[in-house]
Amino acid sequence: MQSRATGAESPADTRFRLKRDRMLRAAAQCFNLKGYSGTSLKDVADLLGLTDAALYYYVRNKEELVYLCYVRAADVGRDAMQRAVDEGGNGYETVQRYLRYHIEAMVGDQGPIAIMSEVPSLRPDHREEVLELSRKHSTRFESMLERGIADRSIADCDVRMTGNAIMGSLNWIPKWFHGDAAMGARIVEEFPQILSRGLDPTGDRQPG
Amino acid sequence: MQSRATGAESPADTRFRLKRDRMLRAAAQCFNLKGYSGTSLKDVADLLGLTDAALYYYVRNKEELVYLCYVRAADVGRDAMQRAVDEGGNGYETVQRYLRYHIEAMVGDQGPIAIMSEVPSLRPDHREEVLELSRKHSTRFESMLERGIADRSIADCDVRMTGNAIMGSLNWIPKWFHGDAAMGARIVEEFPQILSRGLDPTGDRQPG
DNA sequence: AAAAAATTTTAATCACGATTAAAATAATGC
DNA sequence: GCATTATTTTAATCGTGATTAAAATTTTTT
Repeated sequence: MQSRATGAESPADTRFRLKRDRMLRAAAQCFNLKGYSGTSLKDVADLLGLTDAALYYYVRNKEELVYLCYVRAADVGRDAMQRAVDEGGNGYETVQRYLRYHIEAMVGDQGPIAIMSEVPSLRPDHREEVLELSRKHSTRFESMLERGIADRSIADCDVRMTGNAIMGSLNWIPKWFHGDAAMGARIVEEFPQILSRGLDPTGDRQPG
Repeated sequence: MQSRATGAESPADTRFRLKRDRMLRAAAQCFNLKGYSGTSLKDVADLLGLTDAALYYYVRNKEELVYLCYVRAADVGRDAMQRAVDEGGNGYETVQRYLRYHIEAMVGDQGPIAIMSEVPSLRPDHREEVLELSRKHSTRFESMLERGIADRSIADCDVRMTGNAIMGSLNWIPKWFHGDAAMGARIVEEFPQILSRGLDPTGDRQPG
């Protein structure tokens, strides 16, 4: 199938999309747990109770599988940020809410999010697209910081470096979090505070 | 050659060790820049003006090359921490100094440090060793935080999560820093502050 | 229930980079 | 300068896991 050209989505298309999404989460889990070179398509297929060849019904090849994992990771981050912005508040509040939403998504039901370790070996066009999404996300985050500095809710700082620092923490989470629910709750509880605490201009902000 | 059994090191041994070290830095650069699956042994060899087969004079195989890169990364972190501890001071000061030393090493003349993306696909014994080194480093860092909490130089916090957050930032640096000297200086300047600012119990610590 | 479409499997092939062995060259020690 | 050892290259082979094509099965539609 894979029609996707008309406006509405057929039930078959829906099933296809859903199953492919399960596939992407399985792939992300494998990549994060076993590393990229350590996961064969058979590993991913096993997790789904399928045969490796069956995956080719959903993706053109392994490169596309990785690419789709990364686009998905970027989408999750973008959605979290959008939600946080939509809900208003000052810069600091928005940043902290974004962090909470993004982390909740990563450790929660959005399933494992793939670490972007292998962007450089994507096909040039895919690579450019993923890099563009990453850049855009970083830039938006830096804007949030700038807004907070302007409205005095965030201490003056090098937004580029601060952004890199916070994003690094975030991006590294899937390296050590592997689905333990109690740990997940702890991360959601602690991380947004930890990451935003250094932004506080007054030094006595309460946990939010 | 590769004798290594007697006490002293022959000049040949020294040359060997030095050249292998250059090889590890070249490999780290490739891995960080092109991803693991994206770098062939030829890529590493090209960077050294050698042929791929020549690398086998220095390492048994690609797996060992990666393993050695990771051991080297761990060594650099351990040394930075040791230096910081040796120089004394309270918990906060020690943490901040460690961060500065580690970052200086990463962006400076210790050349590129490999991101530990492919630990899971190492040989079981190598993997265990590298994981053990990582765990030990994390534990030591958490101890530094605890010491700071005890001596009141660091605000009370979940040391496990805080450690993960800071280490994540650190570990992610090679993902976006690729040797630009000005950027390197900026990282050294900003990161130790950014990462430790949230630890400050008073909220008015001066940049160190 | 038959026909059509969607999904999965079986059974190969294939491609690519890792690896090896032998030969060639370069460096070192006497 | 000669012998020895260290280093690198050339020229293959080799293995593994990705990929493909065709067949089989399952699901949906009518």
